[in-house]
Amino acid sequence: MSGTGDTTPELTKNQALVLEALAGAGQPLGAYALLDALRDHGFKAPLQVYRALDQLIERGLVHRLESLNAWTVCCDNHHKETPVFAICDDCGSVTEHFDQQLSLGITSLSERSGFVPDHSIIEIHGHCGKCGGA
Amino acid sequence: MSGTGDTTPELTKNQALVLEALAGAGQPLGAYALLDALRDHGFKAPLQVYRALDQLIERGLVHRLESLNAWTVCCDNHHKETPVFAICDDCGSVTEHFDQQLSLGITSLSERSGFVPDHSIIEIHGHCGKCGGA
DNA sequence: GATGGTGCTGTAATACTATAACATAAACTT
DNA sequence: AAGTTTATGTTATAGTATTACAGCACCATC
Repeated sequence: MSGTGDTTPELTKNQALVLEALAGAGQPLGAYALLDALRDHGFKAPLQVYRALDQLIERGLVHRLESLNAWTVCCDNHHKETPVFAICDDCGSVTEHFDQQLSLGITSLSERSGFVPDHSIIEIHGHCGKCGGA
Repeated sequence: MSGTGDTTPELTKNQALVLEALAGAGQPLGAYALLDALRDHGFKAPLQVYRALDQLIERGLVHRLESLNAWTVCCDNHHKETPVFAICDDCGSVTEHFDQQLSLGITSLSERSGFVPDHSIIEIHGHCGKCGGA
């Protein structure tokens, strides 16, 4: 197995379960929603979820949506670039984007103000195409 | 009173107290920190704080920092523009900025993806000039 | 093959953050 | 004065996240 310079070990059982549950949901889930979804698989305490999420985030497989207290799978092959989320306040759908103008904006603003950025949060609330401008 | 086309009524007592406490702190405060700070003024329950914060946010006098679960006074005369926060993960200092490139980036990305933005959250975590690149 | 280190897991308890529900009071309208 | 709206007070509860401690598995090395 591996052998191609793969530096990422397998996911642990709990991490795999959480990732799978998130991917299957098709929308962001809160920690306690994940816990409920995984009770059948033996999950009993919030900490099991939080610990798995911590690892998954560290690997870039999962993102946290700060304004929703929820988590979602990374849409793509774990960029290091800053993800941008468009969150529909009507239907709850969330889409992930990567945008060079925004990434450059972060870099530029940081440089100008003598700040060293580590990671950034960009979340746009509004209405998706389906839900219209209402 | 007023008479200059002023559409904003006075702040209520609780709103004024919360705003004053936030302004005096010089850094973002959580709701329960505000509650503690205002016990001398008769505050007894979290709801008193949350209600005041809701109104202050609606007027643009206060912003919520989603990634800190904290609130801070708006640095300037209540822009309608999206505020950008630089948050030092070392010393906890937070600075507020307004950046046209980032604002345009939000607009542009939204248009391209058929999304109608309402309000956006931009929070940059990292290290401030004082705390260095460490 | 025993010893100790590291990391994942389980469990219980607790801390932190935010809202619901209901009652009271003040301010303004008619 | 009666009705409406808005702010307030208070209690209870819901929702989110972490601390603390114990057990177990894996792997290294002696």
